[in-house]
Amino acid sequence: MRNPNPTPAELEILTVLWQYGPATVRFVNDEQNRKRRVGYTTTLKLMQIMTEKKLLGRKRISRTHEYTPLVKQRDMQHLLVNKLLDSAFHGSPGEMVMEILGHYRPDEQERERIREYLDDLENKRHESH
Amino acid sequence: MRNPNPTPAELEILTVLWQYGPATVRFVNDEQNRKRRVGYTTTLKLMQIMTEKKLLGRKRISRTHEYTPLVKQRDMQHLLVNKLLDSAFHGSPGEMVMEILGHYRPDEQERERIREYLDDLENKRHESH
DNA sequence: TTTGTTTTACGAAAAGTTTCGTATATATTT
DNA sequence: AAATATATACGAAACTTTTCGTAAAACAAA
Repeated sequence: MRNPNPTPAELEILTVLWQYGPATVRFVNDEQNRKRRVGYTTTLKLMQIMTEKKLLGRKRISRTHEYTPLVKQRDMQHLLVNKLLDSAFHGSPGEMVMEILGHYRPDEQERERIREYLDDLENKRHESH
Repeated sequence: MRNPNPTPAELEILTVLWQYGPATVRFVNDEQNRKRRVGYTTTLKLMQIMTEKKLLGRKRISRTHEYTPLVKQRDMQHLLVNKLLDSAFHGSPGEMVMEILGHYRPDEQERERIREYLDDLENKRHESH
């Protein structure tokens, strides 16, 4: 299987790596501990599992390991949105967008950005992405 | 705790109840089995747990039980979107909307619906929802 | 080289979720 | 009433995810 869904704890680790780039277990663990208490070996174990799952790659740097995400943040976001779409929005992107817009009430500037984006979609209609 | 997150299996049950209204375990289980094989007692157990968690209410109807969702679909959708927003989009609704629009490329009709919705947001700005 | 520090490997405990077997209760049919 | 069918209660097995203890390895300092 190509991109096995990350668990919540795994997603947390991926988020750190997407934000800061390749890093050691120590760095990721320190970063996590800014928000909540997590043992070092906990993070280590997760990252080892993620390496088996091909969510992370690693390379030895002197005595330690440097881990890199093997999945793009964009792709993972898409995958997660997809999952939520199926499980909670009958697969209707429109419904989901309205739900978000309805609650978060973007300001005029952001609304304009979205309008432009919608216009762009017309033009880019036949391009691949 | 007011609205404990439903697990995926629980969400599946809620979805049936939101769609068809109050129903028995039998009905929900039959409905689930249109998509995948699930034992009757499995559905029963889940619905009992959900009742404890106050996700469902129930009332005796002759010899059986009728279950009702105690959370609104809208509220749950919001809660789940929120969770995804935090865990995968740095809490930025705009980013998430663009991600969805970018991938699902709504047709002109749907784009128009969204534009109208954006316009409405201007007018409804000071109403509560 | 002995002592202490940091990292990794391994395995398993702890916690959470899903599934179902079995027993019991309640009603229906013969 | 006895047999059959359907529903609920209970508990635990099976599975997944998260957490960490312990030991070994790699290195640095004394």
